[in-house]
Amino acid sequence: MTIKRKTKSVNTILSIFESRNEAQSVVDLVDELKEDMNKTTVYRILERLENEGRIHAFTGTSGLKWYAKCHQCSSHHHNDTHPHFECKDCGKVECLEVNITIPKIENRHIQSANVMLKGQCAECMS
Amino acid sequence: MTIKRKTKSVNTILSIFESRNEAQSVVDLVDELKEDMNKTTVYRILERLENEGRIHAFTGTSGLKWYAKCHQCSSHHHNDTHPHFECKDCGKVECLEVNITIPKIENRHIQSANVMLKGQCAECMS
DNA sequence: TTTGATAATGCCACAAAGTTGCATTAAATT
DNA sequence: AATTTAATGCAACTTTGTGGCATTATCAAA
Repeated sequence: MTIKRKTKSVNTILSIFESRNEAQSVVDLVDELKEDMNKTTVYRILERLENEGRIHAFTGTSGLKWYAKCHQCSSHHHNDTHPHFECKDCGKVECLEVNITIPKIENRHIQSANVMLKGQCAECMS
Repeated sequence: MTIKRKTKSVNTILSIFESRNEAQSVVDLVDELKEDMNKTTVYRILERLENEGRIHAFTGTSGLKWYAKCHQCSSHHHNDTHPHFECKDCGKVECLEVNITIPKIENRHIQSANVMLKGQCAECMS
């Protein structure tokens, strides 16, 4: 369930998340790595990295699965309450280091929140 | 793109949204209506009802497509900023008539927000 | 350094969600 | 009743994601 052996494929994927700040969609990763490793391998490595708390997963606006590097996460505590931002022009998706305050809702016990924000990033505004 | 003819299938789907307050996942609708109409028809009717502003779509936590009746929406203005709530025990999904205040983010222009809350509903808490 | 246990991968087949093209059916209009 | 064309059914397909099983490669122990 976690990573026990540092294989070439694991290192390749890890270095992608080290070298980029943006979130990565699984679909794009599979396509980018199709010369290097099998689609199934990509899915499985991402799953194990998530279990270790190295990256975290979320669902994009169109229902696709995305992963991003955890900055404040460990295997014990996943800080998945921060919002994610998608630029509608360039398609870039990022984690926002902002606290969203979830309002108390009558008659319901809220345990987690998934916040996807959509708009324009700095580069696409100018 | 919009509904021009009130067919039996359209009326069936409309009456489902009239008679229930919960959101409906497309997968469940297709299954529930499989004796009455084709899967493709379900998808197309939902799309047209959304274009008319009768219902609105959103993506659930697991990436599936959901629809719910619009209470404050029209074809001109879709009030899709309200959060959606999913009960982790009974699976029910509902619109929350609550205003989420999206914080101003430096260097980004936020245009819309997709908020999925997960927890326990009143019935499952007791 | 070689050997052995098993984690990790590749491959293939499959599943589930959603889409497209086209022939047919059935609303609504005349 | 005839005509127009929106809507549906059907089948084939695409995309995203999963599972089984044989093979490969990592790491530890001899």
